[in-house]
Amino acid sequence: MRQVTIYDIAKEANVSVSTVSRVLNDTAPVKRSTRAKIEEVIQKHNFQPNAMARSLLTNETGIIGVIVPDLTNPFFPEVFAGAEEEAQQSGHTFLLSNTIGDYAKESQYLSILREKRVDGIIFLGGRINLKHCEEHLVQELVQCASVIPTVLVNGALRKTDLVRVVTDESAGTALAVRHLTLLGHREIGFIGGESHMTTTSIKLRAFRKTMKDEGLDVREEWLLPDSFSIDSGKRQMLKLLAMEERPTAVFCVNDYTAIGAIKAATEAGLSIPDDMSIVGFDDIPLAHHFIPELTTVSQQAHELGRTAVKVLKAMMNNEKVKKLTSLEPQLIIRQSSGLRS
Amino acid sequence: MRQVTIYDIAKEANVSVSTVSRVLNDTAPVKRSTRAKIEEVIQKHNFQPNAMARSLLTNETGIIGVIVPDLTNPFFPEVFAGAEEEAQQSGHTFLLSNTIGDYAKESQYLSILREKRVDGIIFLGGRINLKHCEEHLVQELVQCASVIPTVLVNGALRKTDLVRVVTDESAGTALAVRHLTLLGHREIGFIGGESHMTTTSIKLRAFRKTMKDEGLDVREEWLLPDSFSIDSGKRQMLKLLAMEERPTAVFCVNDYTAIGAIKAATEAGLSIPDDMSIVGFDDIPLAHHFIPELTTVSQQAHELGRTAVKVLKAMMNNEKVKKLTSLEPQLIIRQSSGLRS
DNA sequence: CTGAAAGCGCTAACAG
DNA sequence: CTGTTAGCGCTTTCAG
Repeated sequence: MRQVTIYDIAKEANVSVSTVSRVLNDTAPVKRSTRAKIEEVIQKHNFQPNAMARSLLTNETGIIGVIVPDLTNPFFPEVFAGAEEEAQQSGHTFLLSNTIGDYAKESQYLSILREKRVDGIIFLGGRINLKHCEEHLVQELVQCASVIPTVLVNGALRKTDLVRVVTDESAGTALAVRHLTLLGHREIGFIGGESHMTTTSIKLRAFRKTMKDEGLDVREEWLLPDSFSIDSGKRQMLKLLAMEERPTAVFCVNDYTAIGAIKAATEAGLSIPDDMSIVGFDDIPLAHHFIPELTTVSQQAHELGRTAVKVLKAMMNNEKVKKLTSLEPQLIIRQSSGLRS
Repeated sequence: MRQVTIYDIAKEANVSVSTVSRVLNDTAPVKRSTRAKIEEVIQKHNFQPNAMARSLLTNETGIIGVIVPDLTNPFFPEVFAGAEEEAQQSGHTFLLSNTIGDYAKESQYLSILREKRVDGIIFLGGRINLKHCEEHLVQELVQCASVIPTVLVNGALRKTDLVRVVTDESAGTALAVRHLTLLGHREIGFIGGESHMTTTSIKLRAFRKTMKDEGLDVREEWLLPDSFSIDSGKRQMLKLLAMEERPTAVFCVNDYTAIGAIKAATEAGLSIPDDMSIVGFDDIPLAHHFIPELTTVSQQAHELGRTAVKVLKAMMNNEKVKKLTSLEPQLIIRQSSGLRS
């Protein structure tokens, strides 16, 4: 059944469509009685103007496209919630897609976003976390960003100057490592993260640097990247436990791997933090509900989302924005780290 | 800067817009050479047809609106992922919003979805989980569903016959309780859930019935609804622990409350499951990573999402669909439940 | 204050 | 095979 249009309303109210449009958008004065009549008819038919027809004229859709790698990782819903909060005021809505690290899917979705003429794009994960991103993937995104305001969250694209909003993962790592050394740890391992991704290499570099600054040696065999899953945390902890010598503390690239590491260690009969200190990264909601509660570095996911939208809105208004907005991470000390025994 | 349109392409390729449209949609034969020329120009300008203009004609947007209460609860991302999987084939995309139990926000969002002429709506949580939903909220959704194919997931609206896809929570509860009785438990408590929500009352009713069927008494003081958060699980477990007599096993309305309950019990010095068995509901990804791993009832969130979209697509094609599709929950036995000591 | 008319970018008959 | 043309539902001058 055909939906009712502004013409139907106009006819029934005995006015022209322009007048209806005027009361709809409150864009010019309309006589009290006329307006009342029109509003009545609108009410009666429960008329909702067709946003697409309008967008065709205004070139605004009120939609922000969001690309996330995996909503199933609690970090992302948190970012999304922050973004939503900020977008609420301006009435923007989100077109969302999980890309699960599938670059083809990213491309496909990017293309959909362009077709739909979204007002802006927020890009997380995937190609913007790659140490070496293929040129055509780079170009595609650059192309896209030249037409639609785009902000990259916690990532970057080499040799481009796309607008970014990030948390300083380097500083966060330093915070975590220094926390451990302060507790007396001198043998510290590193678990998780895919080595071809920047999140991992940034943390690894910061890890090395901080260790050096603290006058500690980095043991290469204790550097165990893998992936970002709970299972990878388990796997690498098991590897660690099987070694002759093992560290007294471990820094994990995210909370999931930290949880996996704790799990494996606990199952192996260790007590955390008495036998080993473990610190994570992200501060997902669960971190403070896990047993033991996780010492971790907060990325301020919520704030990250808010900020991304804030910056995006500025871009949509053609305001000048900083190429890089950096949020300070925070160390959250809980139960999974303790004095070196 | 103005985006390039089909006219620009037509002019540059020395053809009419209809021909361009034809190659765009492959809707009629076009001479090889002409097609080649047009495709070249399209490539050159990186032209993407404006989806809104098209939608205006076709009355299809390729968008499905999704209303969820809270993506931060891992159950929902899982449903969403399932939905996405199913939607991928048909090229549908999701407009997503968290409503965090705010009915006004639901209304506002519903209205946006209508304006945007989404092809379908998937509604989770909020008003459709209310035992007593205000009439105007009911009507609003019914109204909406009469214009846009809509499916309610894990919920219902009294006195209406909106299409629903649910997991049989009643059966799931019975599964869990019977599992406990099989382990020898005779004193069983019930924790969590807001009592004005149907998810809670359905489970509570099934709990009572199963207990009765098993010939066991329900102790009213051990029935402790509250909310769905980890904290509420903690809170109610604490209450339970403070009692003179306490149950040997507890059924929790979801995994979050179960985790909270375990946490509180563990901190109070109990060992789970040796001192008390605890079973959850949902089987969130974390359930099998928690320590101890959670015995729970799987709602098959992923499948739920898939099915919802499948049904929705059928509706969009004007096929006849069942008013109610019910998925069977599954008992997942892990470590948090054990023989009565 | 109100109406007529043009046009946003595209598709789909209808003619050639 | 290809071009012309009439809308889709709305906003926005431009005249009254």
